[in-house]
Amino acid sequence: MTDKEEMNVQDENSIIAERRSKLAEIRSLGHAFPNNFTPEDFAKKLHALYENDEKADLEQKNIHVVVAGRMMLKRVMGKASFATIQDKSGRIQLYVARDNINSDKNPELYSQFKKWDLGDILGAKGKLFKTNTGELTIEVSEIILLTKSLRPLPEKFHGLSDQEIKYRQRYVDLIVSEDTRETFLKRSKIISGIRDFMREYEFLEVETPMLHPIPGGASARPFMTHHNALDMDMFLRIAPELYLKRLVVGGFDRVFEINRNFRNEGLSVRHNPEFTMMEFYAAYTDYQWLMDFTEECIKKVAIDATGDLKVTYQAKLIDFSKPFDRLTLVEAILKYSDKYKKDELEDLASVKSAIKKLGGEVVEHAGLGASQLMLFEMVAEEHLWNPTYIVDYPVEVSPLARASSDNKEITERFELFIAGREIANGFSELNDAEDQAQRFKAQVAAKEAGDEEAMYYDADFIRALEYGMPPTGGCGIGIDRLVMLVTDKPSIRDVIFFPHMRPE
RNA sequence: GGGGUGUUAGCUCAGCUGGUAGAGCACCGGACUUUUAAUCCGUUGGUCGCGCGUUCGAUCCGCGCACACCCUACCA
Repeated sequence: MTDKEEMNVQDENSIIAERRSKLAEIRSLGHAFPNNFTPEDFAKKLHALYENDEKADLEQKNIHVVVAGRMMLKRVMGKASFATIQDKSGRIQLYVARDNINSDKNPELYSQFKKWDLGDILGAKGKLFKTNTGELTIEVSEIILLTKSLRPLPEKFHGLSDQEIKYRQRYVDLIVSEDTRETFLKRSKIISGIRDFMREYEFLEVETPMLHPIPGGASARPFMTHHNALDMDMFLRIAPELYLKRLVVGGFDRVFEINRNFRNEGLSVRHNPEFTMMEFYAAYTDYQWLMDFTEECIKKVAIDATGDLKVTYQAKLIDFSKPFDRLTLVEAILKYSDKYKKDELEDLASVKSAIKKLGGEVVEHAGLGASQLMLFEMVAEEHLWNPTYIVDYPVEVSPLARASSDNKEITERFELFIAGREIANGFSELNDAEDQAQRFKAQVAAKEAGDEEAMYYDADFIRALEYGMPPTGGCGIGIDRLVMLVTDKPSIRDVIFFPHMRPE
């Protein structure tokens, strides 16, 4: 017996045993899993069309419908019953009376129906009517059990509250939680909205490799795998950046990709080992253009998901309606902490001592920029609640970004923060092949010095740049985190169907 | 990786400063042809996450382990 079979056996209980024996009886009567029933009507639409009709009017209209769905509620009252079924769109009530469904062909149908369980999937045909209390209901004339459910559903009123089961058995969560269904419908709507938006701006949707011979495009630890036929190690991609830029070299001026990245790092409410990112590149633009564009895109997402630019996240308001703030690292530090003077923040030794005072670990070889960044993360980042762009990232932590024309120590780079977390990262791309080669060499040196997240030297990417990449702006947006914000979810696991979990 | 909290019936939850457990829903049997988490009557269901220890006795105390959630670290 395999582990899985063993798990199933341990899982068995009297309720499942009871249902298995019901299924056995159904099998003995003929086809237990018929597949020749097709619904023509759906709960939500029926409610929309007929909810407001008076009882008598509805009766006169004589509307016959065909529905199918999972039985969520059942009230048997002797020779007649009410049942509520749930289809993809919502719920609708059935009125099932013995004398309406039993026939010469099957005089036992109603007594069979009485044995059907919550969770069973059934199909029904009948006429719409209003009950005495005014609920739109189908007076069933034909009913059929399409799929026997062997496992009992969670409690019909409280639903599923065990987070672990919600994540591990998302199918159950989706059956019983309207809120979960709503969240994932919104996620889907957001992503197709983003696609529409990108197409409007003439971006081409592309797909680049998920298996990389050299991991690149971000500072992160990769997952490793092996290609047998080629007998070579490969890496699940940590970012699509270097491939997308190759496409810009090739002449596709505007490209975007919405797909998974994989990073072999810790899990948290904001981190899943595989997460969805949109990266996009636009030739002949720079980081200023990207900030305007990204802002517009994110405002559209807020509208698509909530219908509003003022969004409540974890009981606090996020205001997308105003132009997003733009601050340099130093400005952000000064804004959120009154402990420092501007001059101090321009001095390496005093920035490092400020970090030490806050209990941070000072990195020996870190320059002014990297140290400012560290201080920023310690005192300012979590306070960036409303959308805020932070600009002027140091060259030493931005190996793929174009250096500022005015100051060689900083890059034309921004990160967007909302609700204290990083949502997007973009920059004017470094298109000087010789500079890029130097930066890769510096990364390789850092890797040899023990920085596991430093980048590899990608010779083919340098070769591509040597053919010439036009001046280009590029940006990545963390889709899962964005979805969290506009669906008001505290954990990334709430917006990923099957979040990574330890095996049971 | 470090810290905190949790794990009791299929589900939602009580309970016990140590004497081997209860409710509601679901299930099973019965009554009921307009119910609304239907109602009413009667049942069934648990090695109280796993292991070790302390104890006459552990669901409860201690230690370890597993898994989850939160915080923290790395990062998006």
